[in-house]
Amino acid sequence: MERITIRDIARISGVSKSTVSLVINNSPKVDPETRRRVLRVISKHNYVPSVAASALAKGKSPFIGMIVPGLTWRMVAPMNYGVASVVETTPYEIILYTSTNDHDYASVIDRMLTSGLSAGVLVIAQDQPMDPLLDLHAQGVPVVLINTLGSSVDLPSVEADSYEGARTAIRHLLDLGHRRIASLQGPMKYRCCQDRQRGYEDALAEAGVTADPAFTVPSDFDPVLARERTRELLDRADRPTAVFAHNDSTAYAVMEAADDRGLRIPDDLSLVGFDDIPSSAHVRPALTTVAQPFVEMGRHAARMLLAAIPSTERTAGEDPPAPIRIGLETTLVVRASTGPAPG
Amino acid sequence: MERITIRDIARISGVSKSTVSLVINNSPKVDPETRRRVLRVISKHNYVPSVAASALAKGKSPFIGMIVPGLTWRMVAPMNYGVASVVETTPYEIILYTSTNDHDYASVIDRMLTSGLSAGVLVIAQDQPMDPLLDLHAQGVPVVLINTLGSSVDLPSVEADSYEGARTAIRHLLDLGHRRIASLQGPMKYRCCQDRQRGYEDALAEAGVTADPAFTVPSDFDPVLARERTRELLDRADRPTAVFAHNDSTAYAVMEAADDRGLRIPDDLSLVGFDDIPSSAHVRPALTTVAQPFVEMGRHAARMLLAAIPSTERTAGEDPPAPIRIGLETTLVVRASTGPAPG
DNA sequence: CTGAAAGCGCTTACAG
DNA sequence: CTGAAAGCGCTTACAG
Repeated sequence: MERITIRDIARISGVSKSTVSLVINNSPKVDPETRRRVLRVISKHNYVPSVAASALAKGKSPFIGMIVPGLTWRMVAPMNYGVASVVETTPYEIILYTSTNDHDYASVIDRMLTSGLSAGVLVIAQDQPMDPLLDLHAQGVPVVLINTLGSSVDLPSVEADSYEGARTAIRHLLDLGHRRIASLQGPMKYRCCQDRQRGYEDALAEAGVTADPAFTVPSDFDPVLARERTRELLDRADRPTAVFAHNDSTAYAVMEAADDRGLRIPDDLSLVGFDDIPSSAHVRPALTTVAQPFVEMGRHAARMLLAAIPSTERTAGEDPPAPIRIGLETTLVVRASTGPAPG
Repeated sequence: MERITIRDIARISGVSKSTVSLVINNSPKVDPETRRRVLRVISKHNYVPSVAASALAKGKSPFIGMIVPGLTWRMVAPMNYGVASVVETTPYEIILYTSTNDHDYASVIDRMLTSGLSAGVLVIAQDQPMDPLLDLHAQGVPVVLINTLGSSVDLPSVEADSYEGARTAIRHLLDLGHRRIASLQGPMKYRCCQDRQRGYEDALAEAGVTADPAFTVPSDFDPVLARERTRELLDRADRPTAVFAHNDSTAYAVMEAADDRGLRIPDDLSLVGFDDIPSSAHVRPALTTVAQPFVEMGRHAARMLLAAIPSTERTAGEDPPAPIRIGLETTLVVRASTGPAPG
């Protein structure tokens, strides 16, 4: 069966290719009656315009590139879900670029540029270099970051409000009577971790609690290191009664460390994480944590990107959105890992 | 900056567009010297052929469609990783079709057909209807399923060897002295669950243990139901000393049910799951489970699909691979949820 | 409101 | 081994 083309539709409906094209592209200057007739023929014959041909003729592609980190990141599923839910309402399709660890991140960008296919790019941030993205952006390709890690980049981005999230988490702990609260940090080069730390400090200060510097423990998101650091922390004579871990996986490490030291959660030690990755509802005890609105982050980012892609539908005068950084609201999910301060 | 085209390259290197095209497509009939010269110009000017134009001219697209279930599925990250790692060695790109729950699955397929973009389709199976895929396949679009759930479909597919996996799991339990072993089933309409059940039964039979029919407990992959069913099971006077859950999330539900009944794992009850989703290493106690080779499944599926796409590189005579079902080997990961039978 | 024509950037027989 | 020409299936001024 031969592919049916615009020429066939034109012939069958008794109009020119131009007219069919105008109908396809929703031009208002087609006579309503003609339009209806053409549409009928189109649907009767199940005609679908060739994407390749129209991309070539129009000089632009209906794709948005999405760069996702290879493995590990538990948040990509919900984010992707959010992105997909808005993209599917548009004529765009998503091209997936997975940055596997083997091949360098830059080569993914390269590949993307090479294909020249993406009208815009969504990147789920990992710990990647920002320069290639800035280049892209400079070349006029809209870029939106989801979950920025790097400190400040001049690229539009959407993430969760880490500062407020942390503040809320600490207040929860304070409300439970805790005063000796530790902060198990993530990599402090990440802006989100800086924000979480600030939230921790401010909440404490607001409550008139002086933070013990020894309770701010430097670590990173590596579970092994986190477990080790927590062990040391718990070995102190004046150990904390609660710890705020900068993300959920690190919180799991705290659970293990507590276990190692024979401490029960939440009876001997309260614990709150950050992220609310799916498994946090299933660990025992279930983790109290600050939930990031992953789905909404995906949605928001997709909308921002779409808005930034110059479209025929948009009035030419409109400016592309400024490179803003959006911080979406988090939710504290109270589960079983936090309880009243002991004693 | 204007896009540089094949015509520019031709002009600069002093050859015709045809020749440049032949060089791009690795035709052997270009003089090596000419080839080198053209290649030099290409790289000097950073020329990249327009994908849209070549797709149009060639009449086929360099895309493979990948359909993934919206949320929830913990295995898609590693599978996607596997797929990406092989696709990135080819000229193909991946178009991501996420079947969000809102919009029906069939519409995703429809959208895919509509774009007419995919030279082949990879689908990470959920509980979706197979008919649209069979249609696709019938229309000559290669389709490969990853992780087939449905019973038998006549589509090539790659999955884990559930039968052997289950058998190994049960043998592990038998070796630990367990005789009263329960099987907490998944939806038995799924072929993989049928296989797991067979593996359970056969391992028992081989060891000369008669399976108590009451120990085969029908359930599905819904945690709430699984927890309820397990509670009932544990309330029996002659309760089992071990349970084999047909997947990891259900195993988590067993943990909760055991907790509800004051039973400790593994002291009072041993537990093994199936899948080895990432969180299983983190639940307490860490779950002993049958690991599916997700990354390898993705790799294998991608290779099968690529092989099934008629390419100019393949000799015309070669037959497309038959619709086989591949079962990749699983690995039993022994962690903390299994121990010697009590008593 | 509609049609004829040129063009988007490649590829592919076909000559030579 | 190389080039001229036609064609892939659309879109877009330009006339009318």
